[in-house]
Amino acid sequence: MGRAPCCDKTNVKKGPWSPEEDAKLKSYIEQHGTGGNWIALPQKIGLKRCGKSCRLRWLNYLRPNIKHGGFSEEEDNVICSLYLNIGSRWSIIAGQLPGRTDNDIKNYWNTRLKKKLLGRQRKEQQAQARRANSLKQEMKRESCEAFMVSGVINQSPYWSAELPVAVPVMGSTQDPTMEDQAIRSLLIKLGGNFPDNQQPNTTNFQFPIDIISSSQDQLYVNSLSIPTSAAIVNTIDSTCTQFPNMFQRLESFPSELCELGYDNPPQLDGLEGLYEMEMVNASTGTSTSTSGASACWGDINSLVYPPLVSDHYEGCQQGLPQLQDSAFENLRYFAPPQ
DNA sequence: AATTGCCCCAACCGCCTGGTT
DNA sequence: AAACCAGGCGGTTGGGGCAAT
Repeated sequence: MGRAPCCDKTNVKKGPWSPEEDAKLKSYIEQHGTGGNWIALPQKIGLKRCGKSCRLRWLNYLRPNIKHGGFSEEEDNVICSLYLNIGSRWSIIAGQLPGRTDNDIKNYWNTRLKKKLLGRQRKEQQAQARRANSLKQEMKRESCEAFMVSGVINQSPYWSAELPVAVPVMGSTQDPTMEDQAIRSLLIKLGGNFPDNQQPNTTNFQFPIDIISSSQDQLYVNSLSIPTSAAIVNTIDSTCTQFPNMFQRLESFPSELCELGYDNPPQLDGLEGLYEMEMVNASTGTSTSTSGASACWGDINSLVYPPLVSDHYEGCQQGLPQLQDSAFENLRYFAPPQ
């Protein structure tokens, strides 16, 4: 049995709304509210429209304080950040941008932002390819020299933050500094952890991320800080053992990211790391539980900077439970057992 | 000036979820 | 427990506008 239609399809008007229809709908809702029943609304007003259509028109266009167009750089960053963390959950993303509708953000992403990022990504890739090329040549030269001198080819992997990092084999090198480099690189590729007590300045939050400094305990990657290998290497190692699929997950990014040039899994570039940002939390067990009711996702502000959230914005509040579910679904490969 | 192709966005469609009966 | 229903959501599309030729 198919679903009953929400309205009489043969007797409803479709297509663009006329100013008269807008006025009718707006004045009715302003005076009486929606009455909690969109389906019945058009009949009450005398509009030959589907209830869903009325709802959409109100939410996307007639509702007060709606902003159209003119997305700021900060809004771009918020959208990118959230998209990479939670995917195309437009209503939740819209919840972080008061005055913006999910439809607007969706359109903006599909028509402009994606292309903007794609352009930026191409530039980055070209620059990276150039760097990698010159390093490769340098390595070749050095290897030859070393071979000439010692007669032995150095078998140790060459880790460098400058180079894209393939999935590292933990403990494959005896050199702690090299291993440290590898872990650092991996973590950068995997994304970082927003510390609770350190709300970064969003205006510095850019894509792709860049290392700006490091200390013994933390790497600072723009606004992200990441635990260093000394603190985390054992956890990652055991996680790799327990969850062999962990890194495979990196190959199943949304198709959007593939389009953006992230379809070469070993050569991760930062954006996809942000997408998996909470994975690091999961693997370290710092803030994630597998129950789905974690504080980790309880505050969406931890995923996005600056905190543009309006406390009054209902969409945000409504979206959180679903966000949590979705987030934990995405993290199912990574979450360590309780 | 006319045509073509592309871009953008409003609106629709269909599925999913959660509440109610 | 199952069926029904409305609300909500994300993907997709059609058409208007605009730039290029």
